[in-house]
Amino acid sequence: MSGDNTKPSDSPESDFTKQWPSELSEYLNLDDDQWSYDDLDSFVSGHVFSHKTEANEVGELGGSSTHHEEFSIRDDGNEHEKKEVRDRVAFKTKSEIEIMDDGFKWRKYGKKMVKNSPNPRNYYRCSVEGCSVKKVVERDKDDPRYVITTYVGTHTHPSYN
DNA sequence: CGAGTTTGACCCGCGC
DNA sequence: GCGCGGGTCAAACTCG
Ligand SMILES: [Zn+2]
Repeated sequence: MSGDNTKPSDSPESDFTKQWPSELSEYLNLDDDQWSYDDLDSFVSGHVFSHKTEANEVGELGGSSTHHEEFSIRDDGNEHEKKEVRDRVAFKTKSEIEIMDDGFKWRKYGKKMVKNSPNPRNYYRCSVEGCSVKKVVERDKDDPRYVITTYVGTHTHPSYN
């Protein structure tokens, strides 16, 4: 335990900032299920949201988050938690790669082709047990150079950043 | 060896 | 009642 690998300023924490170009990140408007792409363009043009997020990743980035708190514990013999207790946060980031790490470990669990779009949709899930946060990454159909990342759920564990 | 990733198949809800 | 779509899980493979 003596100093054998002491790294004073070589921590990976700096990676976090350099991985997410704030100037290249934009705010995406998520309205239940319908987003106005045209309107969105105008929004991101001069509309930045100062929303507080559950995670410390967004920082000054803006994000549309929809929090639905609904708890209906039904012990009738059916454990089908389908309530909208998942917060959906959509982000539009300008990047050619979508495998950026946001401080959490994600495990891909599905890839699907989006109809009317030549780009596939990737489904990711938090690797932490007990954490059922989902992440969906998809390329913009109108702007392939942009990537839309949608976070669903809330982490039940502290980020390993 | 383990975890993560890959692709296909399966499942369920909803629409008509 | 059946079909379709979207979404999810699982097995297998790969990489470190
Ligand atoms: Zn998590």
